[in-house]
Amino acid sequence: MSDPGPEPRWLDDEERAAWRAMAGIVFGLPAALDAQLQRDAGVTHFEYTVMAALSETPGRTLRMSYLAILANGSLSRLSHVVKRLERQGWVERAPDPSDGRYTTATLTEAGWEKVVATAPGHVEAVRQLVLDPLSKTHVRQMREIGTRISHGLSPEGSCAAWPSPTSDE
Amino acid sequence: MSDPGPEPRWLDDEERAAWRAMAGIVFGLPAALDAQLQRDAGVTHFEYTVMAALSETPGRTLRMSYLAILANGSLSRLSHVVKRLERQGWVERAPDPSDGRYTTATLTEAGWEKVVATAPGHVEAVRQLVLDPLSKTHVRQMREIGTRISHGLSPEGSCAAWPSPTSDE
DNA sequence: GGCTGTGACTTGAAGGGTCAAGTAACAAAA
DNA sequence: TTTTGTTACTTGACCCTTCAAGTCACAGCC
Repeated sequence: MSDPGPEPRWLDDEERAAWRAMAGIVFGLPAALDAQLQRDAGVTHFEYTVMAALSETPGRTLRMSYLAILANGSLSRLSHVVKRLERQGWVERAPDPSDGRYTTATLTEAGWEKVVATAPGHVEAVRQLVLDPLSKTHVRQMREIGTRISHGLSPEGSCAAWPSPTSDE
Repeated sequence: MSDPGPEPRWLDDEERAAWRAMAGIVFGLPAALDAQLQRDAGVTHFEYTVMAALSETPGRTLRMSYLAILANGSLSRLSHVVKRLERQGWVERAPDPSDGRYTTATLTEAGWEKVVATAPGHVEAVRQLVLDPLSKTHVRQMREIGTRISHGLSPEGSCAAWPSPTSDE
């Protein structure tokens, strides 16, 4: 296909074992979390993330473009998803009064209730799948490791997103 | 939607920060790895995993059902994917002589060359995205953390399987 | 005011994944 | 030997995501 190039830096035993373990998470966890949300709430993880982001915003309203960043998805994907959420009556769209190019998405009362009803199960799943198997020390280490790797994935850090008191570092 | 239930065990600051960091990986890394393989080799990560698994087997042949476990996917998914790989001339299927219910998948010479040409770039991507940002200590910790979480995901461990540079070790 | 360029979405088609049936091969009972 | 059941795989329909246009709103220049 292409040239052989310089001798690749193969992984040693320790590295391969570590990557294999991480890969188990990376390719298995999304499916597990989606499964719980689908089963208990009939919602995808991305849909939940979108609604959760709105629910944590004062006024429960955000511009589509910013919401896309928060939810870590493309604008196109968000557009399709919000259309579905709108059909369910959980979200409403409206042009931004201050600039008609923007569209704002607002969580409806029904949407708020959906989030409130869904959140506990989701948090419980995160706890059982991710946190419970780890000691406090592990949790600290995971945070450090996760932060380092995430930084490399999206230079500005996918951290900008994520609603929460970012008290870190 | 449902009953309030017992008070959920919400995440504290440390836990939320750790989960947020991990989520960055879990929802970002697959896309990044797929992107590299798609761009440089026109192949999905799952397709690569399937071919890599075959390439590491003596005889480059495996039964579909075992291959599905190795590649961490459903039999249905594997069936669709192998059909595509067969169309490309990288894999061939044949009924197992010893039991007609089984189907065996065999990596062709062209498939072998595809793996050999693709592996270095993939390993390099894993290195850059996952290993390089970490110290040796972090790598050890990641292995431990990954192992613990993976165990909870699929009891028997998704460990059995794994792609890695064809030739070495 | 009309033109042009850019930004912010929206849309439709194409491709991959999952789920639910369906098929085919074997094994064991009748 | 036929029937029944199980295992292993395949297929088709539907859903979701991506990609490549297309649309609409505004801002700046003439």
